Amino acid sequence: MLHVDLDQFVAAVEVLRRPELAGKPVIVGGRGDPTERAVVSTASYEARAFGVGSGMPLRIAARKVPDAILLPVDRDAYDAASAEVMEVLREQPGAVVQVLGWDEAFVGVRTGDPEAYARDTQRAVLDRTGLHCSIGIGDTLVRAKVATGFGKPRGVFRLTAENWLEVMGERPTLDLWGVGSKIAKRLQTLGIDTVAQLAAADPADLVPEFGPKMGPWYASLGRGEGASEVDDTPWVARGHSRETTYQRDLLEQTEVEDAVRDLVSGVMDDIEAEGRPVIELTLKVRYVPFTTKTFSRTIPSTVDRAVVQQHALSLAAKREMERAIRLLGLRATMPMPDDARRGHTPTRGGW
DNA sequence: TCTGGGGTCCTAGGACCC
DNA sequence: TCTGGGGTCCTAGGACCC
Repeated sequence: MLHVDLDQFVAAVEVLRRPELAGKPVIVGGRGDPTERAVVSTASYEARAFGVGSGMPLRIAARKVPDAILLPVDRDAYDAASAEVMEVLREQPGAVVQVLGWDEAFVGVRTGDPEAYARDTQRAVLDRTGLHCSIGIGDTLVRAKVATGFGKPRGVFRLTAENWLEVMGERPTLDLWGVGSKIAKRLQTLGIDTVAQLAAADPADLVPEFGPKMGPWYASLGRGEGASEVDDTPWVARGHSRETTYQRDLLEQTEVEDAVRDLVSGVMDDIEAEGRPVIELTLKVRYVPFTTKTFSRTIPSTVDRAVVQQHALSLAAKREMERAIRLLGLRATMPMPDDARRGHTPTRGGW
């Protein structure tokens, strides 16, 4: 199968509609205002050369690249560009497409020459959308996904059982898809630093540290194993949420209540569009200094905004009243239809 | 006046029930 | 003055991904 990943997607879409930005350090994030609390969504390769990356506070990014062109996030534009790309992928001969996000998808296909197929796909995407992509080829989803990183930018790379350990073996476990900094550290305490060491680990030995599901999962990640079928079942959201970082910290009770009402109204817009009820609410509170707490409750199934608002306000009443609030988030969970289940890898992410 | 916003899944402990 | 065993639900927290 193939894993297709658009190169610097968000920045590339911006350059497409403003060609004069080509070759310049473009940084997209927040409202494009470096004096606000916001972070970088995507930086062009030219900006990355200055050490700017996604997730970095916009203020710091602007300081690192004085000549940067700062642009606001334009979700609608990226949605449209993404839909176009996915359409091209689905039109490729024999392709089964599993969308992972705005700028990523797995493509399942049977072909004797995957490299040629990948090059054809890259060309088709470029011709139709003006966007460049990198493609990983693999015999499992994990290997294809990891392979893409070696193909960037605009390249193709293949990872299979054959060369997995040769290519990945000496790399840190952090390079694996699904291992972040916390898990990498915990693995180190077990004497596991590299992918080869993780691959050699007995899954049972990881159970005490990571639990019955995740322990064996990490062991198989080390070997690059896991699901090998691309699943194009339409994605069904489990929930919807809204989150706001306030430009000024909230202290007053009335400010907090107004903010919660705003979050409810945003979340309920999505819920109503979905046509499924809310069965659980989670309120996230980020205090100053930086600590985050969540409060959740299951509620009787409802689509009534007023009822949801009541529950949300009462969750908010559980916060520490004397502390200033930097961020509030509200998540509404919906019941899942039985046929929407998709049992494959426990890797988290929008699919 | 560092630290977005939208998602998913796993784990663990207590409550509660039989 | 002893305290099983299994199951589900609820809540909180943690981790990861794009």
